Amino acid sequence: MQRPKYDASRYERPSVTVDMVILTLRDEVLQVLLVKRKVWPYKNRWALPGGFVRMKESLEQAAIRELYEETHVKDVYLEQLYTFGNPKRDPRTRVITVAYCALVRSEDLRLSADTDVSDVRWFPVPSLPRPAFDHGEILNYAVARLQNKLLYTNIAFQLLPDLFTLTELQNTYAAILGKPVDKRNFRKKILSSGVLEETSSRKQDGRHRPARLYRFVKEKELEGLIFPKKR
Amino acid sequence: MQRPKYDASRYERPSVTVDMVILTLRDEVLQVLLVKRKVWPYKNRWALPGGFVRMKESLEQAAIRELYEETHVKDVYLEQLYTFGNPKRDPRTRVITVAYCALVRSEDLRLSADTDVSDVRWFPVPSLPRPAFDHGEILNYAVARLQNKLLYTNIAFQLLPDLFTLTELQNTYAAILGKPVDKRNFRKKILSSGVLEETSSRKQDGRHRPARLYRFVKEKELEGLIFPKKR
DNA sequence: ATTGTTAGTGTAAATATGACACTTAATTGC
DNA sequence: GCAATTAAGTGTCATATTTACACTAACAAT
Repeated sequence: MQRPKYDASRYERPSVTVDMVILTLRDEVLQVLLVKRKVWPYKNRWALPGGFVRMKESLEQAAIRELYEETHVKDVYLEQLYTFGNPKRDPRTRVITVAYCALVRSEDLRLSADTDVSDVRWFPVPSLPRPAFDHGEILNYAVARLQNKLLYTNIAFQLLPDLFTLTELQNTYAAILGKPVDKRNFRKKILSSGVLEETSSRKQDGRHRPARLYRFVKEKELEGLIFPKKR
Repeated sequence: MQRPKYDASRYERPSVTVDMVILTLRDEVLQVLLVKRKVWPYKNRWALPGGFVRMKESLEQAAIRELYEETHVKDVYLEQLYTFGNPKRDPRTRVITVAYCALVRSEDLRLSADTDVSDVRWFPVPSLPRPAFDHGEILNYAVARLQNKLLYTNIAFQLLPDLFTLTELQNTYAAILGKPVDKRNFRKKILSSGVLEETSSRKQDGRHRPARLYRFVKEKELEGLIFPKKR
C-alpha cells in the first residue's frame, strides 16, 4: 500500500466522452463522417463526432444519442471499439474517450451539424485529411476491426439495403478489404454459408443482364458467423 | 441541436476506474485473483481488484499500477478488454470502468492486499464465488477473449515459464479451453508453426521418461499469429 | 442481327484439419 | 537385473477447406 491516505489528486476526475466512427458505403467506397471544428484546439480541422457522456446514460446510450444528433439515424449497428486514455490526447484537459463504431446505410441519412462544428461531411476512408486529436488512430483501429470482422461475420449487411445483388455484396467486401475478391470463390462461400436468401426479383439496372436480388436471412443477422462452417 | 446550452448535468462527471482480471495458471488450472471487500457495497464479497484512474496517468499506467499493488509483478502481458459503463453498475455513484486483463506467471508473485480489502486470493475460474458488481460479466468476457486468442496467437507463453515441455503447453491449452486437446495434432500444429525453439535440455521430473524442453522464439512473441499460416 | 456489358457457373490441385494407437525411455519395486 | 509403471514421442489416412482460373448466358442498345 503505497498510496498516501489523503491525496487530493486522487479525487480529480477525468472527463469521459464517446467518439463515433460512423462508416457508410457511398459509391461503393467506404466513407467516414467527420465534423469540422469551429474552435480551439484543432480549429478548422476535421474530427470524429463525439461528446460527453452524461451522468445518467450508459456509454451505448451516449453513442446512440451522438449518432442521432449527427445523422438522424436510429437502430443501426453499433459496437464499442476501444477506450483511449492518453493524458495528453486533448490539450484542454484530461479526456478519456470510449470509441464506438457505427455502420449506417447511406440511403437513410440526413446529416446535421452540431453547434460547435462548422461543417459535416463524408470522406472516403482511403483519402482523408489528417484528423484532429488522436482521431486518425481511432479511425485506423475501426477500419482494421471492420476488415477483420468481415472475414468471419455477417457485418456487411449493415451497410447494404434490404435487397442487393451478389456483385454489390462482393464489391462491398472488396471496398472494405481494399483488395479484389474472386467472384466464383466468393459466391461459393457466401451461398453455401446459408446466410443469404434468394428472392425472385431481379435488379433492372437498365443496360445489362439483370442480377438476382438476395437478402440476408433474418435469423442469421445476429449470430453472425459466416465462414467457419460448423460440422 | 437539441442540447440546452447551459445544462449543469452536462458538467457532472462520471468517475473512471480500471478493473483488473489477473489470470494465472496454478496446478494447471486457470485462476483469477479476487479481493475481498471490507466495506459497503458488496461487503465481504469477492471482487476484481481495481481503482481510480488518476489525473496524470494513462489507462494502461493505471492498470500497471493496480497490478503492481496487488501482485508486485511488472512487465507482464496486459490487454484492454472492454469498458463497462452502465449507470447503475455501482450503487454509490456513476463509475465507468475500463477492464484490463493481465496474464502472469505464478512463480513470480507476491500477493498483497489493498487497504480497503480484507483478503486476496486466487480462485480457479471454473469454481468461483459470485463476484461483486458486474465483475462476473467482466470475468466471463476476459475468459472468452483469452480462449479466442489462444486459437490464433502466442498468448499462452505469457502463462508459462521460459522453458516448458510440450505436454505442459498442451495442458495449458486444455485448461484454458476447458476441453481436451489431441496430443499428436497439437504437436504437429504447434511445431510446424515455428513459434517454438527446441532446447537440448530435458525436464527431469523424477519418476518417468524426461521430456524435451522448449521455449518460445523471441521474435515471434510479439507478432503472435500462430495458426493461420501464411502462404 | 450484332455488339457491349455484366451475370452466372465448375473443376482440379494444394492445404489444413481431425480421428486414431503403438513404441520408447525413463523410474520404481521386487 | 527384471518386470511393471508411467509419461514421452511419433505418422497415416480420410475429409474439408481454400485457391486459382475462363467461358457461356442474358439482357439492352443500336
